Amino acid sequence: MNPYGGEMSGKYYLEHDTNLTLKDISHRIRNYWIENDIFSKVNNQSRFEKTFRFLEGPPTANGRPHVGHALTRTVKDTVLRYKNMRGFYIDRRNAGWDCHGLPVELEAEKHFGFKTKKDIEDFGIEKFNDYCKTSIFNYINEWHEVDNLLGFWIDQDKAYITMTREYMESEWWALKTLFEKKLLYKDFRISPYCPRCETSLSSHEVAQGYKEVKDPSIYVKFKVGGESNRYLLAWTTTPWTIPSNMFLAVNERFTYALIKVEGEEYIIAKERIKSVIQGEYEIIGEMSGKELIGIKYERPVDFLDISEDTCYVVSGEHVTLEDGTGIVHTSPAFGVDDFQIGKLHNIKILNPVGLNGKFNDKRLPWFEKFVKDADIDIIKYLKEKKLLYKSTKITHTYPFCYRCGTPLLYYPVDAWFIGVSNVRTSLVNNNKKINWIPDHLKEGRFGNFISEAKDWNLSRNRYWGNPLPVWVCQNNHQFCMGSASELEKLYGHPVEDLHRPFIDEIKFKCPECGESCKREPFVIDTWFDSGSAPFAALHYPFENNQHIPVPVDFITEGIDQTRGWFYSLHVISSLLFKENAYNNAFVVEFILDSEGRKMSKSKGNSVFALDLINQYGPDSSRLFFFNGPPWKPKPLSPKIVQEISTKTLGTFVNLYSFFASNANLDNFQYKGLNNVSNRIDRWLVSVVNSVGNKYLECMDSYEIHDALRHIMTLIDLTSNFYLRLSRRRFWEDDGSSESKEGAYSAFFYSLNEIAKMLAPLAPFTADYVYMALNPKSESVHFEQLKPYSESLIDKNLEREMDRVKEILELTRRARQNANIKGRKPVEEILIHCKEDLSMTHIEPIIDELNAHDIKFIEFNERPVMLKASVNKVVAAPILREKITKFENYLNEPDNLKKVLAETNSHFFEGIELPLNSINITEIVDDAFIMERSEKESIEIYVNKKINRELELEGLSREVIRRIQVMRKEALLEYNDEIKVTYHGDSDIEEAIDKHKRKISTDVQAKTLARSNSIDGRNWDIDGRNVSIKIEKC
RNA sequence: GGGGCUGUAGCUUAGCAUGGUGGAGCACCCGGCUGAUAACCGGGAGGUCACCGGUCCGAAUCCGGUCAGCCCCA
Repeated sequence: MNPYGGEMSGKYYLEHDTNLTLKDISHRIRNYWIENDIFSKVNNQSRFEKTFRFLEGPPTANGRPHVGHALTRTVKDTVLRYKNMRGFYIDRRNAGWDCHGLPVELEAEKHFGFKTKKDIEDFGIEKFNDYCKTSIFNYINEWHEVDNLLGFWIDQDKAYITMTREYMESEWWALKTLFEKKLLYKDFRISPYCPRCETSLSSHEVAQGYKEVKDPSIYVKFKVGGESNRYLLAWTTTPWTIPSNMFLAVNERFTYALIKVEGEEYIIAKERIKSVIQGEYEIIGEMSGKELIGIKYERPVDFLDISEDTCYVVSGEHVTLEDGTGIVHTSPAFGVDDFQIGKLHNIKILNPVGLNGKFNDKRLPWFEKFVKDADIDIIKYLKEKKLLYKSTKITHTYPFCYRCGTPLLYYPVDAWFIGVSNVRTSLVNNNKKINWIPDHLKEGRFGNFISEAKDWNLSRNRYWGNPLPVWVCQNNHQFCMGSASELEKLYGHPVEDLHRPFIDEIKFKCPECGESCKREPFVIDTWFDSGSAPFAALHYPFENNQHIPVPVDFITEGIDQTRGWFYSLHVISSLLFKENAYNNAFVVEFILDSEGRKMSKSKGNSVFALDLINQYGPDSSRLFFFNGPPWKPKPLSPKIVQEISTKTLGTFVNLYSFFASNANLDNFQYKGLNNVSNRIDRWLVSVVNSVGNKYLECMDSYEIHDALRHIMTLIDLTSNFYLRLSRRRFWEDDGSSESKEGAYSAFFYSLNEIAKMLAPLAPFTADYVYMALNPKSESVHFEQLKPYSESLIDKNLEREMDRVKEILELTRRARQNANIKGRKPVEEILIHCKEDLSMTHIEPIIDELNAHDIKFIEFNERPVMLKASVNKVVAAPILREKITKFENYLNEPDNLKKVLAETNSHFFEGIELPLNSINITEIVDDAFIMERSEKESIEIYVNKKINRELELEGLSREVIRRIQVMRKEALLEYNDEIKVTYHGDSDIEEAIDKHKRKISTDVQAKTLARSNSIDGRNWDIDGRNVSIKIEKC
């Protein structure tokens, strides 16, 4: 017995308190769930035979959850609840928290006011990491609260945490596996590097930080050796690299020109002259790129010593004609191509920039200046030395550190890489097994990305992360630890904490040469942490190693994770297990602010998850996310949240409320679909089943928003068609009738199924109604969603009801055009319909039509007159003076009939006339007003003559309605009896008199008496006055 | 420079794979109904289906191009 069945109050169905808001309902249901441990009971039902494997993408709880998090959590929860209802046990339904990484360190730096790595080291790595460790859970309570309020059923007690020893150890296992396959290796390379965080970044981190910026664009003159007036013209956007220039690169295939400009001679690619040179110039020579190679030149900035074999023109395939001069300034320390050239020519690289991004050579005038800030000084310096041809600005995109916003430098560093580029084919093949939602990501964004995957720079020169478990001796013997015990064995002591700085202390004798082995001083990219979740969360392979932990069935995250988590999962799983990490990837877009702008901290337009849920309640928020596909960006609009909530949840609860109050009065209790023989009841059952199957289809293919639309359709049809036409049947007096039971059970059935379909999407409201409908049920979330029964679907009946609906609508329209209220009965309505319809079919709408007589008529029975008029343009030239006579002829009904029967041509006094010489029109009989539906081929004719009898009947219904309003205002119960006294104009008194019995029954009046006392309420009914008084008996 | 997505009424959207007179809801105006009542029904107004071109008897839908917005890559 649940607390929402009505028996507590002595009634079988809970009487819904209309003052209760949706938010109140969610509070009550939530408490009930928690008190009765419903979540764990639901997910551990013995009936489950199948398993659905989930994996939670771990957030870092050092910030507040915002609406985007609410969105993904809603998607997760909806899918998992649905799978439960479809008979699946959900495996790995536990939370996860991402702990390490630069973002956490940055928060910590901010907290302590640190600016550099030196600050951290002076402070102490241990203390610093301690702070990181606690700060990552700063907002954990708010995350828990959001999950709890939103109804996200996930096991928080068994959350995986990426900084635990077990988790980190599993990653070590993975790294060792890769190391042994030579897929983890060390290299000295130019890497994107953040001089503020003093660490290099991986390509997918760099990808997140491109910004459009204005940078200097300068053309520098490099004096050709031994010439006084001849220069090689090179272009660069990084003036700060000029002091470390070592070569100039040209493309051998291009043609270069020697030109004379204002008395000086420049060498430049011929094709680039027009774009670069302003004003007059003269071409005085031409040469190929090949001929330039080897030409010595003088450095424009020469404060620094440089190895001998430099400062000449070299060949470079990377040189293009798209911009610049076709001659590329080359500084091997600061560019990938430049570095290659340096390597090729085997020189010692000149690098005057420290790891903090500042010049570190005292001989430079810009010593200790941040390189980007030195740009302007260097330009000035070149200008003074007259070595600058031109200086402008260029707008282009440049990578910045995605966390701290500092411009990245391309910088030569030692780094450890994962050889992703070697396994592209396997990445592509495994991607084929993934169902992407939406599907364009498969071949589009994600597919493109993996097909050109670069090696993954795994190492970070930072503190708070899983340390790279590689030890190296001075003879470069490398050892990668695959477990903590492996390390302990070599070390000879237990290792308590795998984090820095403790691990840095550990040294051991090289097993190969006996020298001391030291750990490589890196921590690993935190994306490797989260990407390892499929196995590391299980402490695989140390535990849970009966089968490989991939693929999981379902993950979902935001679009920004395409290059993040979706990618790292895919890469790691492909490398380690040769499998895809996940079978279904559901990718959602961002929630925008109400004006459609991206939410961001800096704009201050972010909405936090709590704000949304507290304002609208969980179910309304959840439905909002499925208003349209979640993979389209959505502005967060209060109006839309409200709209979808009232239309769906409001109407649904309202339907229940109506059901319960009437069912209780009639002592109805649902015992299966009994006596459902009435057309409209059968129709409702049929619609529930047809829509139900569409719903299942959509949910199965993750088209959750379409599933929601189907639910809304069902709610709308139940409310605005079924109930509107059926409610009188629930009020009829003979509560025992079979028809009434049929109505109740069909109605119950619809509500019950809607509750089930709604359960994954709006779990609180659905459970409230479901438990109220089924006092013995513990929760809707135990229920099963099975394919709906074809035998209960009657497509013909559904189509027929469409036409019946059309008839009703046409009648209403006709009444309006004739200015006859719906409450006023009409004499007759004639219906002409091409389809086979009869009185039995329109049974459900007969009351609503409100006519004394309703007839179906054939085509030729329609109350229309055909009128023919002469089309004079055609007929006059043929008939000439007989035209008037012909017109008169047509006015005779008998003649007209004859003429209309002619199918090929017309004849008049022996003259043949083409068919189009007569225009035929239909004129509706004056007594009727006609409406026609083209779609259903229906015409209806409403007799608009109102006689006194109809008039009085109409008035009596007006009186009934007035009395009902008064009953309601007096807060009377449905079955309270009343005494009515009235006094009014003679028409009204006559109407009441004549329809006394009907009025008394409808308003539950024991007496209905005329009285001259005027202390009643005065009403104006179409200009007539009446005063009515009611008293409770 | 390359790629992806989106563009339908003031707003939220359906229709588009398979071409056949663009449907809803909200908001607005008029009328009606109502013992479900912050709901509902009928009507009205509101659309060069982003633009241009092509295929076709016929294009919101298919093809090509353009523009705008968002995102990604380099």
